[in-house]
Amino acid sequence: MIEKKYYTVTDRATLELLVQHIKESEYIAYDTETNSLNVRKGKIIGFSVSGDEGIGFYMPTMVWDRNKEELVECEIDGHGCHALAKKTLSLLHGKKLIMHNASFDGRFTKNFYGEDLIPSLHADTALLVHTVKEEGAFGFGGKPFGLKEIAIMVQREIGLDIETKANEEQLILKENIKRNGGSITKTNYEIYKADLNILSEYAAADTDLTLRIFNHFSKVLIEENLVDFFYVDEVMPIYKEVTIPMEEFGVKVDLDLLQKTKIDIEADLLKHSKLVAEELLKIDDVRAWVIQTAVASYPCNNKGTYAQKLCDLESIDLPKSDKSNKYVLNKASLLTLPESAIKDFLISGDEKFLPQNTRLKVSLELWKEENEGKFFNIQSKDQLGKIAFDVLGVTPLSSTTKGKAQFDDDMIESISKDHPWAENLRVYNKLLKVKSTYVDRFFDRHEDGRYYFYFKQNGTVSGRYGSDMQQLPKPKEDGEAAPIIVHYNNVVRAFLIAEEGRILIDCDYESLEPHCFASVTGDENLREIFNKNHDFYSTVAIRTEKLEGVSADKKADNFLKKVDPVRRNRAKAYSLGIAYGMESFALSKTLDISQKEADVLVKGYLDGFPDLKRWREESRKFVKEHGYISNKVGRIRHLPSVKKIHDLMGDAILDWRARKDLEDQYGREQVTNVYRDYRNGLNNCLNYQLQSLAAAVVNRAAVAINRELIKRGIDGRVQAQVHDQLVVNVPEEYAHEVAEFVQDLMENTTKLEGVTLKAPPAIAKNFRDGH
DNA sequence: TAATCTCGCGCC
DNA sequence: AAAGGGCGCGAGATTA
Repeated sequence: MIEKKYYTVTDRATLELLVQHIKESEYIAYDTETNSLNVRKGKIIGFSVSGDEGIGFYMPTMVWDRNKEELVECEIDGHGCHALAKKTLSLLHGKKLIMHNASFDGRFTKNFYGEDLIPSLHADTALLVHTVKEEGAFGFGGKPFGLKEIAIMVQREIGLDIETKANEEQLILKENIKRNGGSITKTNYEIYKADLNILSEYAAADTDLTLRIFNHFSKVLIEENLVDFFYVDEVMPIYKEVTIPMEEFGVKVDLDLLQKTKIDIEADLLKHSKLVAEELLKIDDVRAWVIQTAVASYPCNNKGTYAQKLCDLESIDLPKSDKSNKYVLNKASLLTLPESAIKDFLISGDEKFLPQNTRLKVSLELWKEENEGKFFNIQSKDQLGKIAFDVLGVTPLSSTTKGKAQFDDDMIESISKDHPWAENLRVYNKLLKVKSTYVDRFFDRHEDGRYYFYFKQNGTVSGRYGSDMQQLPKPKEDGEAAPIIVHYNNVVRAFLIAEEGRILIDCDYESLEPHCFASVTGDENLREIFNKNHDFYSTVAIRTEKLEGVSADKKADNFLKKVDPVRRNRAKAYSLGIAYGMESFALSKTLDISQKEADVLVKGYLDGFPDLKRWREESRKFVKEHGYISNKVGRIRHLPSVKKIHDLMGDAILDWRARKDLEDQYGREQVTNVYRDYRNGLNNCLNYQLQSLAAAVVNRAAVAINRELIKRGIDGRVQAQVHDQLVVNVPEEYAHEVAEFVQDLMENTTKLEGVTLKAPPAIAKNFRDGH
C-alpha cells in the first residue's frame, strides 16, 4: 500500500514505487510537463500520474540547468530518464487513462516517446465537464475548462480548499520561474525553468486534481443520465477517433501557390493603396488637411524629435551621442555650427528663423513616418473618417457607441460610386483581410508544408467544434464581387491540398439545419418540402406570402427561384431567423422593408407552418418549467436563469407595461439585465435544439466514416469538419469507393424522423474545387 | 509592453 | 421597451 502523498521519481526505489502504483491502479490520471505548446516540436520534461486521490508521482525526464542555460536529461542510476520514462509509460497501455485535454498530452507523448496512449484514454475531464456543464467553470476567473477553474468550482464537492492553495502555488511557481531567469508571460510561460521540487509538487497535484474531478463528475454524469452519451454514442468516440486524428494529421499547404499569392497580393495591395492616396491627394482640401494635421501633431520645436528630424533633413553637421545616436543639441554643441538660419532657430527656438517650407517639411516628414511613409494611413478608420466627414462633408450613416461618426464597410460601400478612392479602398480592405488572415497565417505558421488547425470539442455550448477553420472564405462566383476580390477570395481554400497520390472527398450536407428543423418541429409542411425534393426557401416564401401560380418544384416552369428570385431570397433571410426568435423589427432591418411589412411576413410564416409555431411555444414552456432543454440525441443545454426568472415573475418581464412596475421594485438596470437573460434563454432553447442536433449528425457520421476506413483497411481519415461539411483524405485509387460510403454514412448514420438527409460527395484535389 | 476587451466582419 | 443563434479572427482601444 502506497502512502497518500506526492512523490518525485529521482531514484530507483521511487521509480519502483511508481511502477507498483501503476500496476495496482485501474483508473490513472496522466499529464505531461513540456517546454513548448507545440506537440510536434516540443520536449517532454516530465510526466505525472495519479491512480488514487491524494497520491501523485512526478517523474522528471529533463531539468533546467541554470549554469548551462539549457534542459538536460535526468538520470537514475546512470540510466537516461527518457528511456526509463518510455518504459514506464508503456505500462499505461490497457489502463483506463484520465487526462485533461488529452489531445495535447496524447499527441505529445506519441510524438516524443512513440507511445500512443489515446487508445487507452478512458475519459477527458475537460470534455466530461463540458458534457454536464456546457459553459464550464464560467465566472471562476479564467479559462472555463481550465483544470484549476473547474477544481475551484467544485472544491466543496471534492473536499479541497483549492482556491487559496492554487493561488499560493501559482505565486510560488511564478516567483521561482522568474528567479531562475524564466519568462512568465502568457504567451511564453517557461514552466520548465522552475526548480524541480516546486514543479514536481505542481505536476503531481494536477493529476491528483484530474482524478478527483473525474470521480466527482462521473457521479454527475450518472445523475444526468448521460453515461452512454459520453462514452458510447458521442463525446469520447468522437474525441478519440475523429478530433484527435484531425488535429494530428493537419492539412498540406500548397507552398508554391502560397508564395506566388503572397507576392501578388502584396503588389496589389500596394497598387490599391497608391490609387487611394493619389485620388485623395488630388483634392485640395485633403492636401490642406494633411498639412494641418501634420503640423498639429508635430509642431515646430527646437528640441526633441522635431529638432532631430530637422538636423537630419538639413544635414546639419552636429556630433551625435554614443548611446542614443541622436544629435547633441545643447548650447555648447550648437555654438560650434557655422552661422545659419537653422542655427539661429535651434538656439532661440523662434520659428521665425525657419523658412516656412522647411518648417512644414519637417512636420510632414514626421507625420509620414508615423504613417509608414504615406501622407495618411489608409488602414486608419480614424484618419479616413476625419477626411470623409470633416473634409469632404460626407454625411455619416451611423455612429459608434461613443458617438463618433462610423467609417465602416457600409460607409465605404455607400460612397464608392461617387468617390473612386472609396472603391479602391474597398478592394484594399478585402485584400488586406485575405492577406493578414490567411496568406500570412499559413505562410508563417506552416510546419514543413502542413498547417495544423485546431478542433476544440468543448468550444461551444452546442457540441459544434470551435475551430480556426470555420471561417475559411467560401468560393464566390464571377460577378459576385470585383474580379480581383473574387480571385483572392477563392484562392484561400486552394492553398489547402491533398498530398501527392491522395485525394479529398468533400461532402456537404444539403441544408442540414433546415432538415433538422423540419424533423424536430414535426411540421408536416416542412418535412414534405424535403420528401418531395422541393426547394426549401421557395416553399417557405409561397406558404408565408400565400403566393399563387408559382411552384417550389425545381423543375417546374413557374419555379419561384426562376420567376421571382427576390421573394425566395427574402425567405432565406427569415426562414431560420424567425424559428430562432427573430421579430419584425430585426427582419425589417435585414430586408430593408417597413416593420409593418415584416410583421406580415412573421405572422404569415408562423401561420403557414402551424406545427413550427407550436414547437416554439412548447420548447419555451419546457424551459420555463425545467430550466434546461435537450436535443433529440440527448445533449443538454442548461438555461437555469429562464426558470428562475419565470418562477419569480412569470412572463411579466416580457410585457413592457408590467416592466414599469418591476422597475420600481428592482431598479431599472436590474430589470434590463433580467429581460435580456430571459429573452436570450427563450431564443437559445430554440436555436440550440437544431444547431446541436446538426452537430451531432455530422460528428457521428465522421466517427462512422473513420471506422469504415479502418474496417476496409484503407489508409484514410476524416481530415476536417466545418459544421455541415466533412473532408475525407484518402489514396487516389479509393476515391470512388470511399465517396460512395461517405455519402451513405453521412445520410444514414443518424436518422432524423420524418426527413431523409442528403450529402452528395465531390472529389477534389483541394479544399476549393469540391464546392 | 502585454494582456484584455470591443467591434466589425467572416463562416455555418 | 426592445426586438434571431453559434462561433473565430484582426485591429484598435483600453487597462494593468
